[in-house]
Amino acid sequence: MKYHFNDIEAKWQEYWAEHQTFKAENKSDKPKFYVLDMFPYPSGAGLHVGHPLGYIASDIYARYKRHKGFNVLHPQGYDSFGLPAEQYAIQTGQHPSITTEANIKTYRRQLDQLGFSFDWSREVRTSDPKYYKWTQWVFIQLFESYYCNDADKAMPINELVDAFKAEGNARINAACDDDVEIFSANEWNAFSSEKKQEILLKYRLTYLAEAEVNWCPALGTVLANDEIVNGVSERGGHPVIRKKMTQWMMRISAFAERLLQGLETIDWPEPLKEIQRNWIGKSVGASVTFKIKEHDAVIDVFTTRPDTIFGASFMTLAPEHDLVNQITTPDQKAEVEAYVEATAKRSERDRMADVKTISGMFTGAYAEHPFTKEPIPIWIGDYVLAGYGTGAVMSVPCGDQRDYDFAKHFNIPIPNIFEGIDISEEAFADKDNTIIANSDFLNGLKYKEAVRKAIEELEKLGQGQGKINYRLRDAVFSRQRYWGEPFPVYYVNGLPQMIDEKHLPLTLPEVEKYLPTETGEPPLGNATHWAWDTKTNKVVSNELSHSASDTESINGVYPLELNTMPGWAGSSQYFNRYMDPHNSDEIFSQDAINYWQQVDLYIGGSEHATGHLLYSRFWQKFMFDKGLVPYDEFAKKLINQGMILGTSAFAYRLEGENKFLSKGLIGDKEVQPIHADVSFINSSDELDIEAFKKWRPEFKDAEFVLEDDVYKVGRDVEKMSKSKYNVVNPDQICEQYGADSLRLYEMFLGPLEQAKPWNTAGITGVHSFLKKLWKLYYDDNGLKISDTEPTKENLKTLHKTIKKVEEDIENFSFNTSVSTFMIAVNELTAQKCTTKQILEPLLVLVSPYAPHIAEELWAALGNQGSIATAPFPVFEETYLVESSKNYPISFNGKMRFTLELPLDMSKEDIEAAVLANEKTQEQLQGREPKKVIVVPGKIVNIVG
RNA sequence: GCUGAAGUGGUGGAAUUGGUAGACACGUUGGACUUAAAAUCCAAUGGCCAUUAUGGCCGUGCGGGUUCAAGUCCCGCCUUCAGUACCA
Repeated sequence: MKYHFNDIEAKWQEYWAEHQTFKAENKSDKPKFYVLDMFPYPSGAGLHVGHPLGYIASDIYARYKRHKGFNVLHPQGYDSFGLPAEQYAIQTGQHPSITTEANIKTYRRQLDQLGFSFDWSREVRTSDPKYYKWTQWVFIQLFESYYCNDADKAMPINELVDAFKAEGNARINAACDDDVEIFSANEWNAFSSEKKQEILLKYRLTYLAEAEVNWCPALGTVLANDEIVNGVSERGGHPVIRKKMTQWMMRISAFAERLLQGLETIDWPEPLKEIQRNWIGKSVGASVTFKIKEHDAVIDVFTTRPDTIFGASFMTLAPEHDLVNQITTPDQKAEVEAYVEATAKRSERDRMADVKTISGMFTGAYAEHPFTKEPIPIWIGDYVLAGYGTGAVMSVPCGDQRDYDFAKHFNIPIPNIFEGIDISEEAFADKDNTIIANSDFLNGLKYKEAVRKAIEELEKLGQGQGKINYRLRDAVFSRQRYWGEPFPVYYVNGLPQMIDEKHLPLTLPEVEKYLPTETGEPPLGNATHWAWDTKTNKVVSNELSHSASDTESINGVYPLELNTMPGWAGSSQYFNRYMDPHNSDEIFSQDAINYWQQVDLYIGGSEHATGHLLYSRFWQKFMFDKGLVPYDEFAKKLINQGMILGTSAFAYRLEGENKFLSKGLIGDKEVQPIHADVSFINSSDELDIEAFKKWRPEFKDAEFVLEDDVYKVGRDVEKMSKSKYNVVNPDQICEQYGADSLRLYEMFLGPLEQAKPWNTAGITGVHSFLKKLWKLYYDDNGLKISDTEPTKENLKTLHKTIKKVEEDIENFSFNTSVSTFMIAVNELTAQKCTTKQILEPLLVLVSPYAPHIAEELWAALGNQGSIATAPFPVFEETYLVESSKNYPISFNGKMRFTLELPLDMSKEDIEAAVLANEKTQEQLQGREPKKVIVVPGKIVNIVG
């Protein structure tokens, strides 16, 4: 019988679906294990062979854990809100839900054909109102909370209100906006309701703020910091400018320290933790207040080097700093304004690209040094960033290279405060190897003591204190898009009100156009029915309220929020929702969360380090503070799978001519490489010229210069992408070799965490392994399994395979166990093994990797039901224990010959046996050895 | 610049605590079976020198060191990839 993989795979996929083989129950006598993949965004292009790598790895692990007797939760779903479906809607007018639905169908078909053991009964989609009901719900919970720094956790906002009533806010230690005014209890109680709401908004964990945001004109929306790469948008690469807008924000900065500390408690890859640490960007130092001469205003700065305060010879403000206008003297005004304007015009990208040019302007104003009371000139300069710290620095040119360069450029004095250090060429930034000088009370102190002393003295003056600063900024949570979660928010007199939980979900309205309105409002501004009736608690026609810009209402009908939530909203709690996905009363039941607790293994790409993976940790900590989840980290272990790269092919066109040269003929001629679709290339890198011409009609008359009668292309490894024409479709691979071959090959390609190029040619190796495996069970006459007793060799092969495969899976080195299988099958074939006692457990070992063939042979051996529930074979050491071993005998570290010796001999006996051996004597030629080193079971080395 | 990871045949990659480097696979070459091809099977395959041989020498980015023994440990470099970038 032949190995008909297509039939076998279709048959078992159907069987699993029909029997719900992988459905997980929320209770079990078995221990639980939760294996999670990062759910995909269902794009129109479908899957390529690079996408399922992580899913295959997690599937192997999930199947392995089932064999090991665990109750495994292995769900899958779709992150189905997103830009591409919306862009398509803008172009075609088709509703994004239709596009999304179609794409999901394709994804599901492609995932199913790979034989994953997902529990599809728990599928979630972020764009499903039944799902985003709970995204909206979490948003409301965040709105109803503030962060208490004393308790170091999120607390109900009502408790804050009670505190305000009782004692005002002077002694409240909570995360809040910078511009909160101090008020007493009496003042609070006298405030109008609006005023109270405005104040509370400055404390809530999600809040509205007029903030400088990253506006992307081409996409018509704002972007979060992590959605900008090299100053352009991550999606599409469009320019991004700074703009002030009123936006929903997430007060993630309140959680900065816990997000940092939490990294120590989770088993995530070190590089990824490092990225998050950098992103959070903790620095310890001091805030210092400088008075401004002849002004009431003061400048607050943050510095990590308060010990160098006597070296401060000027101050620098970011050009965008609020004080610039106030303090600039009349005779400097024109120049300062020109400079500010010039800086504002430069895009983020220009500013980043050009960090060497030093520019700045003197404001004419002077600050006063807190200790010496000397005047310090105040400059503005674009090397100071508005977005970090306070947007102002005390410049210490002798201790900071940027300050040094600025001072040199503008001829500002550079006082030296380091004992015995030469600063004539560059600043001295090494804080550990110096003693402070010329610094009054800091003289003679080392870095650490000087910092402490400086802060102490600043505190005495009331002009500073120790401070920890974080780079992590609050996250913008509004997007000016259609295809996202609507905010459950309406506005009364311009102040946001939450829709009551029991009226969720607030579903997306229908709109005619998916573009912004003519007045520049987000796409939801096009909806005719987008107002909230507070009497009926229903969405009603806009006509019943005033226009969206009006804040008054008629008859209790108010305008609804026009922004939608960003992509990461829906992905920040999905892992918990899988535990109880159909619950319509709660986000998840306490029974479900207490049973599954947290993700035991999460597999996905490291590109989400500062996005999804950070935001999810933030939401989880919030949910933990609310008492809704038992752990404040959602994933115990995380693995980043490496990308599978494509191998692009290039045809070379002679510059300016319609003529292509085969790769070997280029020499030093000027050629332009043009991507050729990899499907036109055979395994010898030869191009199918006719197919190429048909595909690119502009070259249909081109001349192709051949070498050895063929046109050879050049190859290069790049990211697998449609635009590079190097995409390999898993559908084709499955059809030609089967899903089991694809699964094995993706694992065989190399270590899971490493990036590696795809090369379809290599798949024949694993495919022929599967055929050999099949032949172990079947020959031309049918099944050839017997009940004979296994031989010693049979048992040895089986048990060393069990040991290796078990170790490999536990260590996630799936690539080496594929080799182990190949060796085992070759050995068993050579041993002519037909014993059921060997071949049956072998199938369980193979089953996580190649589940279809394992099921088929398992059934052929007469087993009922799925192999998925069979126990993993138990490794027994006794079958591997040998009585003798070929010892390598080396002389002076150089291998000479091997000698078979019993393994249970003592060191002394081995030494005596080796020395008595005639080959040894031959080597020694009568000389006495200086030393004999014996490592039992390993090696014998004779030093002469 | 800073941080992190990694350098092993033509290629992807194996090598417990230092203990016979190159497992396994691709590719290549030769052979068998075929009218032929595909498929399958067998053999060879790190380099150099030998071939009367079960032979010799060199080999894990480079230069040193420790050790009877180093891909693995130590010191100093080089290169590549990834992340990050005026963070005060």
